[in-house]
Amino acid sequence: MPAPARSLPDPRLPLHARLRDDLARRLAAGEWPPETALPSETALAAAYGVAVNTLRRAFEQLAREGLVERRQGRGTFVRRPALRGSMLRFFRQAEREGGAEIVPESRILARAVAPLPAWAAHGLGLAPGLRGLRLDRLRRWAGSPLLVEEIWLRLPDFARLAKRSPEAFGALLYPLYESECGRVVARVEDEITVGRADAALARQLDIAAGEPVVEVGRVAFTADGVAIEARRAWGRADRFRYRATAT
Amino acid sequence: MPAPARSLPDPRLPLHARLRDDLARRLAAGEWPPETALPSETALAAAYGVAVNTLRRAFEQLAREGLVERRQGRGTFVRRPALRGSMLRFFRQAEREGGAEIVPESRILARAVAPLPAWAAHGLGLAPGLRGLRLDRLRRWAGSPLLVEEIWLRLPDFARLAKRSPEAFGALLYPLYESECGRVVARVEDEITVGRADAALARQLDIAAGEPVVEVGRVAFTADGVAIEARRAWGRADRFRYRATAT
DNA sequence: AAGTGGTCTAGACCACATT
DNA sequence: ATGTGGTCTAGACCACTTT
Repeated sequence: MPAPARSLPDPRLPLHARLRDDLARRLAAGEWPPETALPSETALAAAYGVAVNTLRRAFEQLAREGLVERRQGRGTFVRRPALRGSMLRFFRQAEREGGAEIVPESRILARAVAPLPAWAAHGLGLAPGLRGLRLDRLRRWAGSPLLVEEIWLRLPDFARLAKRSPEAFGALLYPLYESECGRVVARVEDEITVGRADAALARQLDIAAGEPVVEVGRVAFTADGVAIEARRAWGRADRFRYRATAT
Repeated sequence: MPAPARSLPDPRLPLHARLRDDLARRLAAGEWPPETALPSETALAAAYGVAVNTLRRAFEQLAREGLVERRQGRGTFVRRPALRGSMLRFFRQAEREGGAEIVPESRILARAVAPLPAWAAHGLGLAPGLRGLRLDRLRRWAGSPLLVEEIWLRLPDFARLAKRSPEAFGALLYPLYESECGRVVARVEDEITVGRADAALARQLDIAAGEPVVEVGRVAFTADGVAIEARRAWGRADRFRYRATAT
């Protein structure tokens, strides 16, 4: 077997796993734009100097992970890793209407660089007392408040967001993380509990104090497992709905 | 290739898919007890008259689905399809303590054969007005009420449960479905919402009327996609906690 | 030493999509 | 007609486990 055309990590791993890792790296580096076809199996296998079936195993793994999509007779295509982890999936109003995804309006209420609270430091895996970027956000739906969020971001990764005009944040944060700071959220972990609104939260959500609210605690990770965002979100409990399937 | 040793379904499917289906059928039929090793790759491949690699694809699929577990150097073992869909996964008190799973005590409060309510008929995919078996159940944890459940089962599948002594139901229903009625729950779909306790529910849960409660609506399916159970469960909202991961 | 699953190769043929 | 991915085969060698 001729020497591989590219350096591959950890030679103890099976060849197909190393191929998968290297292809994932090249995909993450943007070597092939989304929705375009990768080189064919035979071409890539020849470039790496491996058997076609070995490269196929790597492709199959990437397809299972959702990074690429295989289409018989056409090619293997890059998939944009559409995260199905929107905070809105927990609330009825945020669902499709007539097929299109509806995104509520967002407003940044406050922004500050400040010491991380204990829960955020813990979520980010940082020492308490280190500084982070705090965003307070209100999301509305058809004019009425839907979600209040307190978001803490790792610094200095997100330093550019500390300077950007709060009006120019747009409705969605994760695309902004990617375009402004080069950080792509690949996985989120959410923990849902039910509580009651105190006076301040009730005022923001336009409900009576003491009404039940759903709290979602979140930590968001990049593909290499680094926690970049810790978040707490509160929404009206009567708007909450979540569907779970277990096997 | 010699004729397969066993009849395989739908010849249009790829061979490895037909092998997977046939092996899944034999597993479901209990041909090999759980925790025992299946015949080796080479033996099974020879019995089916296919190449080892083709049989491997079927095994890999079954392993991904959790029906079998492959152990290098030892064999391929039957896994009991441990459903990770307990209603208790939504409530904190139901978690492990010192490593062991703790199951709350259960009591059947009422049982009746009666016309299905609309929501249960819809969940079971049956015409409203057909009769089902209703179970009302209370689950307690450390002496205090945790969950109230209204369960509707398809008839005549579960007719034997209409005669069994309510004291002899035990703490878990799904194993009973299997042992008494031959129905194995393979998948559940849950929908979680938040409401408030009316007087009757509050009394059963030992909380004040108007306190927030979490309602879980469930439909349970067998491996072949037949809905056999529709359920509504109510628990104290302050005991609710659910962790979700999205990618 | 023998048996198991895991990896890798090489090649034939098929199904699908585009030119 | 050509190129793509999908299936299937046959066999070599490796790593792990048990005897």
